Amino acid sequence: MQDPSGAKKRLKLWLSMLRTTRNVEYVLRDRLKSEFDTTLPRFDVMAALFRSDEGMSMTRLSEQLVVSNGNVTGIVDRLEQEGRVQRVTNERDRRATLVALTDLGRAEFAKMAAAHQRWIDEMLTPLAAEDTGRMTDMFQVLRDGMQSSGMDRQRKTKSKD
Amino acid sequence: MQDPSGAKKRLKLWLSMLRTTRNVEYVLRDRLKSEFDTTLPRFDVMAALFRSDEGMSMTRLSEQLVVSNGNVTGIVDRLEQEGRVQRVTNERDRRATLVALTDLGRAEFAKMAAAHQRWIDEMLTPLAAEDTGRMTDMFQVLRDGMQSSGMDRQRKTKSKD
DNA sequence: TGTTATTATTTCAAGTCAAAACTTTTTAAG
DNA sequence: CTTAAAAAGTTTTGACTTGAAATAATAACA
Repeated sequence: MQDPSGAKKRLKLWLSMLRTTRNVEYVLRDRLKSEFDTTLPRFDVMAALFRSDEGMSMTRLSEQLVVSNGNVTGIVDRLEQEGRVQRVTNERDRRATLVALTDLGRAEFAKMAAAHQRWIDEMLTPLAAEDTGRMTDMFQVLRDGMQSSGMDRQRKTKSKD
Repeated sequence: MQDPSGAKKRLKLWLSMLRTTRNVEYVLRDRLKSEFDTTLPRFDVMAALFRSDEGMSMTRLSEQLVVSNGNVTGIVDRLEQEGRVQRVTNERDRRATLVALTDLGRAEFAKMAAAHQRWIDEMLTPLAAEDTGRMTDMFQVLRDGMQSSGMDRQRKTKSKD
């Protein structure tokens, strides 16, 4: 028998996974741009802010999105220019900035999120209902495996050892 | 019952898929950098060239990798500087350039590909053997669905209708 | 009370990516 | 033959990304 360990099947799976994910991402980017004149990173930032009523600090934002702090600065800069978010300096700790959605940003995001859900729904519908849950579980298995090997990247919160 | 159409489950699946894919990509980028001083896009270009003995034109390269032609220019520029690929102008059609791996590039890529296979293997091993194939099939279902809705992005080759 | 360390954020350099404008070359029409 | 259209690449512009260095403010402590 060939490929006894299944190595080739795993490579094939990865290429398939990468291609599919990129394809979905491409559609999302494309529609966010054409329908809302925004981008996926900006959408992600707004989504995080939408979930928190009071807004978030830059650091917490970068932790939650698992991107560098310098990265968040640029994205928030643009959102601020567009009037969708607002920076407020914390007067108790003048190092910190609180970022929050403006009323405009909140209203716009509600529409974006609804559309985003529709798009995802449209793209993932071909999958049988039971496969949807099964696949989610498989991803969890993979992430657990990577985490236990220390190969994951979301361990910004310094462990206490 | 809540979520009768399964919309929430599909959103959850997408977020899980995105997170997992990014995590794998992160590991690959990280190791390509630390062990071979290269990047994923450069690896992808070398992989495409490795499969074709004669080399490829810039346009065919950008079609195959599904990235913009301007993008390929920059990546090939860097690979050329590193001495891993070579540009040869086609004398019959002086617009066209043929890009091919150098001997050095070919030798190096062989090592990179072996390591790449090991890394993938390592990360995807937690998945049961039958799930590996099953998941690959599910991705195929998704891509087929997207393609039939015209939502795929790899239709650069103008259809003849 | 003065360091010294830590924390929060921004800035910068290098690279990745897409889209659009542009150059050069080739092909097609008339 | 001359002009128009198409094709192959490159350049440019703008956005995103990381990691490192720079700023600034706060906390810790001897």
